[in-house]
Amino acid sequence: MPLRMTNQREIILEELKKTDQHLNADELYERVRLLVPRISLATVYRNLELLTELGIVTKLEISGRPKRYDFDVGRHDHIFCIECHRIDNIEVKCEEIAPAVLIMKGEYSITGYRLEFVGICPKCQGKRHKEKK
Amino acid sequence: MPLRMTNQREIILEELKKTDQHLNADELYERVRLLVPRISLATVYRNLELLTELGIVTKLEISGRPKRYDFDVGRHDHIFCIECHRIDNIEVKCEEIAPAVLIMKGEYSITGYRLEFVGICPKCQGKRHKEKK
DNA sequence: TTCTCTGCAAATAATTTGCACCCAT
DNA sequence: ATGGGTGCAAATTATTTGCAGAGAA
Repeated sequence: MPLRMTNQREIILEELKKTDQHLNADELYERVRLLVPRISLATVYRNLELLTELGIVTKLEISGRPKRYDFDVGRHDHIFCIECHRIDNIEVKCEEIAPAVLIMKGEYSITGYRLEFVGICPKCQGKRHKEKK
Repeated sequence: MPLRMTNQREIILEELKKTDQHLNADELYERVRLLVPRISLATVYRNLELLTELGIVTKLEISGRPKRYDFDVGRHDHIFCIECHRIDNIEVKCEEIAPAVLIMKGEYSITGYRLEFVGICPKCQGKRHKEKK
């Protein structure tokens, strides 16, 4: 009898849906805690993992940093600001990437790809100017 | 007076150069230990970090897994086998990716990108067949 | 000699897990 | 009532750091 909709699970989903940011487990925990004070971080982790497996949310693994979660499960890629660490969604068409695969050596059968851009977001570009770095 | 070429640093570099695999700190530690038995894992970590900063090796951060290091510092991307976790280098031409950036919303200034393919390597494709999975 | 580097142990950070109780179905 | 879910604490995994001594330059 799988998947019970518990109060904590519902709130976790709601809070993730509510924001346009890509929260990590701890940030989400802090938000959910305001509504369910006795919830534990482990529950947040377990639910995010489960919801990811079920394809209800997307796990976003920016290398070397805590995993982040996205309510948007559609195929899309990300861009990461090296200054403030914010992450935004970007759209990259599959057809744009496909030809690149052809250059690949070996006979891998491709099941997916992850394209991550790194850059400086508009807000941080402004700051840089001001600071005269 | 920067960068002393210590015995441990030299061996670490040599062992990394010697292999075509992308070793993580621990795997490299095990190999180096055969030659420098008293070396500590912390030394391996510190050297890999330093060598990365100096641009002598490349750090490869496949999300959610221990960092791996590559003696090849040239611009290249990777493909990761979801079965056996091996990683191979691939070549993707910048020009193939560039157009994709144009679709990006927002005004980020791009400083780099990471393209990771995920798939099943030739060896594992064979295994899958045999196992009749 | 002078500092960087090292080994060791302890600390951190992110995440996972064991266990007994709880509660959605 | 049943078995999936939870809170809590402890365990794990990957990595970093403080410190005193070692050894390249």
